[in-house]
Amino acid sequence: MTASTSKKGAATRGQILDAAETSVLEKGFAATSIEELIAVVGITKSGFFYHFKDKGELAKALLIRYVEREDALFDDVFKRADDLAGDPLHGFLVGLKMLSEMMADLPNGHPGCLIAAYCYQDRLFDREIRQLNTQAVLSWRRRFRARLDLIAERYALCVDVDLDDVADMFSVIADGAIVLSKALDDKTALARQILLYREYVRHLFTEIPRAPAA
Amino acid sequence: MTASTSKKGAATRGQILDAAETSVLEKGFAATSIEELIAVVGITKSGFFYHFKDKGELAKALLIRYVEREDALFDDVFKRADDLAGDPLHGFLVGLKMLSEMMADLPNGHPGCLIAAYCYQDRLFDREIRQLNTQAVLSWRRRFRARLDLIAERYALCVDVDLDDVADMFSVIADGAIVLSKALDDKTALARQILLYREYVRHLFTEIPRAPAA
DNA sequence: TGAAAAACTGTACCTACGGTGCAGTTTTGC
DNA sequence: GCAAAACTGCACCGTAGGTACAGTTTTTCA
Repeated sequence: MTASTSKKGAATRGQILDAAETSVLEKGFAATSIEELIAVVGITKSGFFYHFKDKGELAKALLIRYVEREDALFDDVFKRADDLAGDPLHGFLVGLKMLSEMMADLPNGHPGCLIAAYCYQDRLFDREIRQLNTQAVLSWRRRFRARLDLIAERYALCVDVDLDDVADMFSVIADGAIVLSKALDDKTALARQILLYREYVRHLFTEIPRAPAA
Repeated sequence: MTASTSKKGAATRGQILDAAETSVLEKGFAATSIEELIAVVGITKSGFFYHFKDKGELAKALLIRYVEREDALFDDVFKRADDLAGDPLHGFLVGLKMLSEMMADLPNGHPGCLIAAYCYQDRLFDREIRQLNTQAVLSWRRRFRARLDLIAERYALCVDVDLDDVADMFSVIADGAIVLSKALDDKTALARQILLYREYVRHLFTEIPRAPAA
């Protein structure tokens, strides 16, 4: 799409996106003024419209970048966790622990989830952006569901639950805990809630272990 | 404050708040224009400013009304649940089931949580509104914590968890599931996630029931 | 190194909206 | 029927998104 071909162009575009993401998560999309963004980045209005044909293009680029980064983060964390574990359940639990620690280490707390922000302003966006939002959440469901299925091959579920719901629950906990941490101004809430989810997953699968794994 | 003394005044004020709440949950506060609200209600701009001295007063009134209604809902549901149950754990589980069913019965799904919406736009609001937000979340923590303490008098916790975290987890699940249901356009997600929380609470307390009180 | 492409700047202008102020009018409750 | 409450009407300001387009500087690459 609007692929900046030069290094400088890409850098400026990135700066605009950085400023926009911060502002959108603090004030919402509508209150994020282009004038404010160009002041932060140090360009003119014309410069902004060179990179994004309108505010909608900015919103779309913001979301795409956000989802790509989150996906890369999950890929990285669970790959590292599996290298440490071997067993799918153990690997998942280690990955959740790592995520929790990463969230605890954010000096200013989690800046917010763009998906959640967009959901609460979805009438501002066109169908394409809303579909991107939906697809992102579905891709996380599939990611976690695949992992839960792997676990379920070796461990019996001790409660009758829908694994899609358990997979979704990670997104639910993450988004909800971000709201909690913002409302209470408590940077530790997200990390702790992820650990509760971790405990829940452990409980679901460890009650009746089928195979003799440590 | 801006207490409407006549019935008509209170009705108009309520209509403004209704329209504003719908719009804020769909588009965000900044994108909710006063012009749009007065068009829906059928008054003039002067009429609006008779009821609210500025947009900030509207935001505050909106939040206060929302929190009062949620509190009243929780009071009602858990009172009815306790009348059916007797035991604090059983009462809590019945109440969660009732909440889940109420959420499942909303024809258009849950319209959204104003607390969460405000969190994602908190730079738009003054300190007073942000404090109201914080206090609302804390009051729900206290409400659920008190219930969990009651339960813990009769049942042993089978996992070492902080009961404040478990109390917060309800708000977390609710807010997160509302985001999920909006993102997926799935009206049933909230009800199902509340049931997962219910299962988790049951698991926390039913593993090692204690015979007499300590 | 030089020309083309990319990355901007500057200016001018339009519309919508939040917000203010205030004088005048209708409606409601007692 | 009278005072207070609940509005209407109008005029005006500043900010912001957005459009259009011509001109200028910087970067890339052959």
